[in-house]
Amino acid sequence: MKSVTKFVKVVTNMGHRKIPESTISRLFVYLREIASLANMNIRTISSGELGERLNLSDAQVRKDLGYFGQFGVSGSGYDTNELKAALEKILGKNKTWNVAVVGVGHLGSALLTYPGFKEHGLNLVAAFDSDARKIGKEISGVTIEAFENMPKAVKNNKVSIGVIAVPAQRAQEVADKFVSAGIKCILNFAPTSLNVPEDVKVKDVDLSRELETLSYFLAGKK
Amino acid sequence: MKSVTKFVKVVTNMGHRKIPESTISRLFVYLREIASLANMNIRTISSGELGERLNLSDAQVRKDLGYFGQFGVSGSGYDTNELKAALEKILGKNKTWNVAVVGVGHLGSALLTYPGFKEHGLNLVAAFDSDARKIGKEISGVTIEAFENMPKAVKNNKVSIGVIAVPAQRAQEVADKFVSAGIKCILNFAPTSLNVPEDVKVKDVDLSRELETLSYFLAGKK
DNA sequence: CTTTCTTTGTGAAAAGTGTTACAAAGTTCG
DNA sequence: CGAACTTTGTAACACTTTTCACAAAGAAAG
Ligand SMILES: NC(=O)c1ccc[n+]([C@@H]2O[C@H](COP(=O)([O-])OP(=O)(O)OC[C@H]3O[C@@H](n4cnc5c(N)ncnc54)[C@H](O)[C@@H]3O)[C@@H](O)[C@H]2O)c1
Ligand SMILES: NC(=O)c1ccc[n+]([C@@H]2O[C@H](COP(=O)([O-])OP(=O)(O)OC[C@H]3O[C@@H](n4cnc5c(N)ncnc54)[C@H](O)[C@@H]3O)[C@@H](O)[C@H]2O)c1
Repeated sequence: MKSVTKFVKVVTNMGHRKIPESTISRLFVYLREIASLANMNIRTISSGELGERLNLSDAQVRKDLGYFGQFGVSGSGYDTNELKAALEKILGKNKTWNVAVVGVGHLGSALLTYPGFKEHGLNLVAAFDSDARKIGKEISGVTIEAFENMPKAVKNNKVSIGVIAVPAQRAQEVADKFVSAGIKCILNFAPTSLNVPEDVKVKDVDLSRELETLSYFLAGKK
Repeated sequence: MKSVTKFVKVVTNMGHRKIPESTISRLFVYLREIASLANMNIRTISSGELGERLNLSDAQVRKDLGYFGQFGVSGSGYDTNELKAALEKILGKNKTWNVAVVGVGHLGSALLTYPGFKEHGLNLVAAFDSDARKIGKEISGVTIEAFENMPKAVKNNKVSIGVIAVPAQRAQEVADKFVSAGIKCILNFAPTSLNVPEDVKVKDVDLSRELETLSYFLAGKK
């Protein structure tokens, strides 16, 4: 095993260029794949091979990584362990985030019981519902609290991401309370457009719309 | 009430122009909002007001609709009932689609019990699992069948959309079986890249990645 | 009917995102 | 070592999507 000091640029967001959100999203996919490769003791991989595994072009892989530095070696590709470490640094995988869920119905319960989040540094630390029958119950080690307690609990638990899993008519009031509790990131499952201050980032996951959009293209084919 | 015959272009995808997928996705949002407005007896709305409700620009609204025809009236905006009808026609809301779910765990169960899909013309008609203890059980009127039965059941039930809600390591085999059963549209919840023929459309919903991507931007702010 | 105001529909410009293409760097092998 | 290969990093190009901006259409008011 060679022991050579290398001077590879590993700078988080180098020249203050604007990075597409789609790039960030793909970086997480690269990391997942690279971690799996490293785990299988595969030492290097080229952008072409990586892209093939993920259904992306080689150029896309190189361009995405290129936003953050130079991680590859001409002629042989990327060292999986090095790239894994670099991606973990870029994506802040050393940090963990506390997440609160409001609405412990079917979807909220599924999220709370999913063991995969922890592996990604996402800790679901609190859950809230307005249904008195659910309050006090425990799910995956989290005790369901009254919705009214949410702002206090968010502060006590240092929650930085809020998940909305209540019916659409209730979603805006939950969002408002998240905002007033200081939450800056919201994942919203309710099929409705939330109004929040512009420093708050909302990501909508609208499952009906995903299926409907799929069906539209199906209709076009027939 | 005036009774005037109007010659408004209501043609589905007029000049064979390519329509962005994001436009289609937004049209479903417009329809949801317009239906709600029509229901509240609001008769007309301008692109500006509609955009404001949905956090979109007026130009975006007009351009999206413009792909399919001319639905507005200068000076007053869009008639909610007319636009609702037009959008329903464009989006094929007269049709219904049969959907099959493979993997009746936490997420699969949540989907099967969600009453909202039916309102969107999405019928979850079949569910499959490989766990012998689950087979034969009923969820929201759907009896869970053995995974092996899937291709036959897909054909018998005229299923056109498949949902994958199994662990990542099992997702590819489920996708393969969907493909061999003739499915052309797949909604995939497993955090893995599926390989399918190019005439099959896969839509990934990766909840961990959504949360992680949110957290990335959170990290950038601090 | 005319003026004023509102709002549409749509080319043209701008911004954003992905692909192509290739010089430069590094590897492999005789 | 040198020739033949492989692969990176990125500038230039191509394509997609959004925003701008305004003429034209219609509404409203007197
Ligand atoms: N389950 C699905 O497959 C699915 C699919 C598409 C969309 N969605 C959307 O996701 C959201 C959640 O869906 P679900 O199936 O889990 O619903 P659900 O009805 O099973 O659960 C909703 C929960 O929210 C709680 N709640 C209601 N108002 C509240 C409030 N103000 N504060 C706190 N809690 C409140 C209810 O008590 C209930 O426990 C809904 O907006 C739904 O439209 C769900
Ligand atoms: N639940 C969540 O909140 C969540 C969050 C992020 C991602 N996901 C992903 O969604 C998928 C489903 O998650 P879940 O929480 O519902 O998992 P789960 O473990 O609760 O359920 C998975 C189900 O799939 C069944 N199954 C396994 N192999 C099968 C096969 N070959 N054919 C048919 N059925 C099979 C299992 O018997 C089980 O019932 C997973 O890929 C998971 O990574 C879930």
